[in-house]
Amino acid sequence: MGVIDRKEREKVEMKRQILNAARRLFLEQGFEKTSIRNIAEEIEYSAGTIYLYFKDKNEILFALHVEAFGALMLAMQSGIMGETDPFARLVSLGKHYLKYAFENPELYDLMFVMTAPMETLECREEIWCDGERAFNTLQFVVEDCKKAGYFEGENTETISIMVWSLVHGLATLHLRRRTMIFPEEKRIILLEDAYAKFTEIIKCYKYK
Amino acid sequence: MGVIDRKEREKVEMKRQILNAARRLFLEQGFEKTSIRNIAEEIEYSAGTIYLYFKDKNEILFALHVEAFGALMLAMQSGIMGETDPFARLVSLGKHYLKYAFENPELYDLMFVMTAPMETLECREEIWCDGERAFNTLQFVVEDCKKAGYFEGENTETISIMVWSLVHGLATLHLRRRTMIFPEEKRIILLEDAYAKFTEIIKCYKYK
DNA sequence: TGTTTTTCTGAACAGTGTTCATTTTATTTG
DNA sequence: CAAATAAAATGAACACTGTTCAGAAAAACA
Repeated sequence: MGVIDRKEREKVEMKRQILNAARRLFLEQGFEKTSIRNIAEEIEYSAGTIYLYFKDKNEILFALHVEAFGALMLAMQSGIMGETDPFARLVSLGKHYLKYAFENPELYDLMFVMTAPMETLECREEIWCDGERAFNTLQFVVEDCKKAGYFEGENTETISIMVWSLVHGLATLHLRRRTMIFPEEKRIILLEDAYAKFTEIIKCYKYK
Repeated sequence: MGVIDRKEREKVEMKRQILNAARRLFLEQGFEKTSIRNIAEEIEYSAGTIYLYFKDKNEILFALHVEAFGALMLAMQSGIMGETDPFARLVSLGKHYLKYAFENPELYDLMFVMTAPMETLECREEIWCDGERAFNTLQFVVEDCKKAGYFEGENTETISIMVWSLVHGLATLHLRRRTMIFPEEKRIILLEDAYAKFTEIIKCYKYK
């Protein structure tokens, strides 16, 4: 019976269409201002139909969040591959992470700030494996730094959380408009300076 | 005419009542799940009445955000006053900031993550002076550290942004549930360890 | 007291996420 | 091919949301 196979393909195709419309609208007008009815209208179906393919709105957001992690992982990989020295890799990793955050503010928000995707995970009683994978990438790079003599005797997890928190802090202060205490044209520069100084400081720490 | 004086007092009193009810409900059931009608019901007025005292919902959130900054400033002051050594002051300042964030998650969110208060500022074309004051407090402490030989030759603003971003990153990763990749009972400890390691690292930097 | 001003209400508007009986479309069976 | 069954899509309805505003109620003034 090729029919159920085709039906399966059609189901997947429809999900794709919904997600594409959702992504388009979200990036155009933000998450707040995009409703299920908007998405339905975009693909020329009724609002109720969406619920035949996604349990609720959070599940759509979750699917987009997974998608966005794919792009971030690529950005991080290219950050690592661009350098050979372990510490230079760590610096580059953070730079690419920040670049992704600033170039994709809505998606970064979805991945690391909004609670919607986490709520989907919690009610499914699942693990946030996308976040885990990204964090493990960081941990591997920190581990390599240790092998090269940096962070001697330090706990990899602790150092990794420290680095993650710093770049996440820089990103979210800006994305959630808290850098408005600085002149507009200097904001990004100040954040980049802070990151540069941070990496410089933790690099020197190897000499205790 | 004592009447307009009394009317003025009554207006202020009513605003207080609205804010008290709003704060109570927000802390009880979160910002998302608290509506204008809920607040009105709590103080036994109709929903329309709220709009005679506040322009919109954002303005209520903004008022609470200002209030919350009062408490944070007190916490930060007590962090500074508890120590005499400049660097110990910086460490203690960050600790008290984190303590405030973890003990008042909803309020911290309102102050540093939610966009609502910033939207009020933007449409009033005002400056975020609460944020500025808090940041200046940090800058003063960093400046004192410099006078004591730490961060030699470094830019005060850059160092301050770095410190702020780190503690803000630690706070928000946790408050927005991104620490769920770690075992529940270890989360706070991991964050505190990361902060402790960070302060240790930046302390040693004075020896270049 | 009657008139004016202020305060408050409650209905209405346009929107939200979500559900579900009903209709439309597609597939399988006789 | 026609009838019976199964799947998919609809659109009205529900219970909300923030916000506005004409009209009713209360307070102040003359």
